[in-house]
Amino acid sequence: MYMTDLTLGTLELTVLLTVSRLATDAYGFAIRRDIAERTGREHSVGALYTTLQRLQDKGLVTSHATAPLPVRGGRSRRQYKLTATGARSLLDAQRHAESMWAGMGKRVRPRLG
Amino acid sequence: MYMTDLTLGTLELTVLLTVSRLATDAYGFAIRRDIAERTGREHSVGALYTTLQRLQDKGLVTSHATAPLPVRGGRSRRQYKLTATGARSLLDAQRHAESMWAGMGKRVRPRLG
DNA sequence: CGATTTGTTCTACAAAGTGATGTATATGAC
DNA sequence: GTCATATACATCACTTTGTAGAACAAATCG
Repeated sequence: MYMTDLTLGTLELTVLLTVSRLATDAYGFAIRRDIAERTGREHSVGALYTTLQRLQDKGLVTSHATAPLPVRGGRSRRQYKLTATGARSLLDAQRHAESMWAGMGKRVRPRLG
Repeated sequence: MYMTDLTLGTLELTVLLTVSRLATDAYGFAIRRDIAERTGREHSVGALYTTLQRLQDKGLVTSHATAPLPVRGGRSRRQYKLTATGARSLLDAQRHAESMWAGMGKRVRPRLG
């Protein structure tokens, strides 16, 4: 029986999803760029790395340094990878979101009167 | 042009959605019960009311006291209502969620290897 | 070499989430 | 009436998350 009662924060979820999506390209700058392109929300560099560190502390991702690339500014990157626990966490979040948004279609509007 | 750059927290979004869903039945205890039934997540009473107060401070909901009901323990309730700003906030959150979950189907799993 | 580009780390503070405790007000039993 | 029980809200202290800014590191280019 799993004890993953770990509720993700808004940014935590966003970052974790992006790590999952980017797969082998999941490193700080790329994650930040992807979120901005996808959602239009720009997060500060510090916000991103702090969140990544916390996800790692919780065991939802692991990371390792990559070899530098032979391009301008191509220094070593810290590449992140989803763990099994992280994946479970995402499934949990997915179920939660589906439960909450179910039937909300375009009813997302204020009551009149 | 709207300036609603207001990002909702996880619980804030959950509560705001529930207020929208319950419409005229949106008061503290009912909201808490609905969330628990829908998602299985039990939030403390304090968590709920604190969040509702914050949503009101932000102008996403309004509230008013209802008349007591002639049933056991039927004291006055504080009934919440989504504002136009709150509805915009939900639409924003909806777009965000769709962007982030798009294409994630059952790919929510750890990279193997 | 110094300028530029890409990338990560550190630090301090603000906002959101939580549980515990206390308070208020209704009916029902007696 | 008053005591028990049920429903409901408010406040507080504390933890966890979110955030910006600046410093630091390492690569190529001229």
